[in-house]
Amino acid sequence: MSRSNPRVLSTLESAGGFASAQEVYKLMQRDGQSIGLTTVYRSLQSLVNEKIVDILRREDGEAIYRLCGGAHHHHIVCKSCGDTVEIEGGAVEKWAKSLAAEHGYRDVGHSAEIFGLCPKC
Amino acid sequence: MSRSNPRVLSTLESAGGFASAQEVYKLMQRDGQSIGLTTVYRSLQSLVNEKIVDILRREDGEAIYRLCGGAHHHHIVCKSCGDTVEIEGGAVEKWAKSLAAEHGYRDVGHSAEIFGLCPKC
DNA sequence: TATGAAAATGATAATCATTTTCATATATGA
DNA sequence: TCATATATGAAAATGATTATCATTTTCATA
Repeated sequence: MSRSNPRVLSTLESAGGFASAQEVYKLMQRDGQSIGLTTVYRSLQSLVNEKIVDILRREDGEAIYRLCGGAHHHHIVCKSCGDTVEIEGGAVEKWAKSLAAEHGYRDVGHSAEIFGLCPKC
Repeated sequence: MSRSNPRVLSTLESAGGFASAQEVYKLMQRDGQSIGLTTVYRSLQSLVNEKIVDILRREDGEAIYRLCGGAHHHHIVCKSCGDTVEIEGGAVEKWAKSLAAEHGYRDVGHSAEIFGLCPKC
């Protein structure tokens, strides 16, 4: 298998822990770092496998990779400018857990994102 | 603008109210109906604008169109066999709405899915 | 130090959903 | 009938993602 390129992770971090593969690639280029697009994709995929980042989808279907640092949390993402607010998900955690139990599901995870237009847009 | 081709809607219906544009297109072809892929996309988009169907994403990013008859709902998906349970999301709706308002976001939507292992797996 | 296997890299091409373009057909209405 | 708007769809364009494959790097060991 392939291990993830550490510069990809640190770029994702400096991007606020929230970016698409294409964005990470462009950021690294702009930064003078030499890297191939392929490697960016592969590294991000590895990070997903290692559960260091998770993957979700923008409205247009583009994959965005999110650094899932310490506590589990969620986001409100602006559809227009991409601005992101981290939020706590206490209510959602309980919701997911209880519903999963009710239907006999084990080993449960969940995703929950809110999309909208931020105050500036 | 363009109005939606009624055969597209009825195909989506007969597909169980849940299909991608490509699938609708193939279904219509198989059915002997002559239609262009462009028209399928356009019609589905119109139906989305008219809020007769809504759009969500498969894991691979492909758009799937859902005939939104009754209420907005969510899913519990089995990581192993893909089995899906439809669930109500009352708690999540409130959560999303109140948090979005708190941060000044407008025109808000959300996604929320639960993943786990179903009783059989 | 030399060697070679395994992993990593990245340019390029392939894939696939979706959108755009543009020319044609069809309906509508004066 | 003529004129104008709308619908249609083939074909090309776009853009993200993945597959190929030759090359380079890493690293343990002879």
